[in-house]
Amino acid sequence: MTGAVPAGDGRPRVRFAPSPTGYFHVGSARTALFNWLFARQSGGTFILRIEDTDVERNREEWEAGIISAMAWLGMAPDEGPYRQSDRAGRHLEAVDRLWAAGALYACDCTRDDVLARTKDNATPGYDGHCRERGLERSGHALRFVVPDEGTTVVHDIVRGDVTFPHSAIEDFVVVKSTGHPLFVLANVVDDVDMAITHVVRGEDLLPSTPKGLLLWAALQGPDAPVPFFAHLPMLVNEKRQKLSKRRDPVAIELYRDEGYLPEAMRNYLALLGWSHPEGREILALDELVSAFRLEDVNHSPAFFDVQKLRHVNAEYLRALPEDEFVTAAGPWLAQPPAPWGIDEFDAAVFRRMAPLVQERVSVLGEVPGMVDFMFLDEPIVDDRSWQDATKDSAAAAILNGARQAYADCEWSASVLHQVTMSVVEAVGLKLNKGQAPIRVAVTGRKVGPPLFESMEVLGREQVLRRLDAALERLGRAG
RNA sequence: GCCCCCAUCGUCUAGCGGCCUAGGACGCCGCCCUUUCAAGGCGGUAACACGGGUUCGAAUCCCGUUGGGGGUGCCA
Repeated sequence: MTGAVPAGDGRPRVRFAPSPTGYFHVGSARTALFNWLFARQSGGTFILRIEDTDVERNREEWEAGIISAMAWLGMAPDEGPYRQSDRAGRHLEAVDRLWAAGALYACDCTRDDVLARTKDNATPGYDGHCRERGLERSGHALRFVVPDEGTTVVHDIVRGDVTFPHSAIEDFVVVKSTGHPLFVLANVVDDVDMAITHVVRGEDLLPSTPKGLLLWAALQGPDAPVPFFAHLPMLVNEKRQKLSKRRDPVAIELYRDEGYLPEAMRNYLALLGWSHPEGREILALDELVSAFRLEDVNHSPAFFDVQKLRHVNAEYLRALPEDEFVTAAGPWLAQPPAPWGIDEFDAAVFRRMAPLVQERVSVLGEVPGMVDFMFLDEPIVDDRSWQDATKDSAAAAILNGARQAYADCEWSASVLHQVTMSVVEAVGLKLNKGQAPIRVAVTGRKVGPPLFESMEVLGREQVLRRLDAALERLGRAG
């Protein structure tokens, strides 16, 4: 990293510049995070700039979504949000200057015109047809005059120098025929005005970077300092294609609603394209901030692996103090999504079960399914579990034995454990297998929190009723 | 088509010329622990795309090939 003299006080200024055209994307979140991490570790400024110049596609709700998702992830901007649409005046001033300097020309070619003329050309793209036609500015698209010869080099922190031959860059459109400036121009003007020192963004923007640099030079002079660039590898799906808002589950909101913790999401995102020098993966925020290096970012695309995200989330969930776990689970215990009635839920009961649940869930959305039998009058009996647990001919004997033994034994997990052991051994089974009918009778499922602890919390009366119900069901079936 | 980027286990990655019979993590598979499931412990599975160079020595450097991806809008 040489030659860069950050503007102003020498502190880096970075920006995250999303366009509000959909849900907040995990790829955008990763880009925002790397910008944010870099700003935090360098004492820099993290700016949010909403690039809403495409009036057709952007919507205000998406903008609000970006801001709330960033807040959820703990990456509130130091400056902004600025709106690109508020800066139209500055963009137009830039157009005036470029026009006056002869850097632009008007063009009235349609896409089809251009295609028809250039379909046999070796180098595709616009052919410069209108360069010398002297069309008037108003009412026409404005194109930038790209030199025919030479190259533009992008100095990239993660990729090194990338050279683009001018011959491969067409005279690109900078202003629509409606007079509205396009992204490539607005983006550069804003970066100049906001004194951005480091442009950290997705690799998909790398091919348009030389255009930005050409504009930068035309606007600021050929020797003006330009920002550093850092183009981050794409996030891809299982088919190794750039994540798509249409096809792939990429909305941060989606993960939030499934019960991923923002800390876990942030931690996982940081691991996509970057890794800790010691190979550690579960990293606290301050560790992330101090260890992160833009120059250590990978070159190759990374698959967004929900399996691994789940694992990271489970680690964070288990590491939570019990109180915080209970608090975090709160939204998932309300109705909806929980299946029980509002007056059936007992916070004190959940609190007793919480430690047992905490080490068994990977996302908070799994919490209701772990404890629903505690709050429902009748457990939701899973058919598959029922079949498996009752196919052994000893099932009836076990349920009967348990029914009798539980009727008057001391009601504690340890005694229930002992008593159940005796019942099961009486029919010649080990506890691990013999407890299955009881578990399904009481909880409705084969898997769940530890049985005896659950029964202790549930209470004798409920457990006996459920055993009776199971016995009856068994009788009907047999 | 043209331009650009990329290439280590299925996945995320370590590796930046000798410490590599390639390390870690997720997943998967065993075993242990065990009241189911988890958690935990132990073990296992599995990769340097290919071909040329350079070098005493290459996963690491160079070239090519192949493969993948991105861009190529009066979208951002």
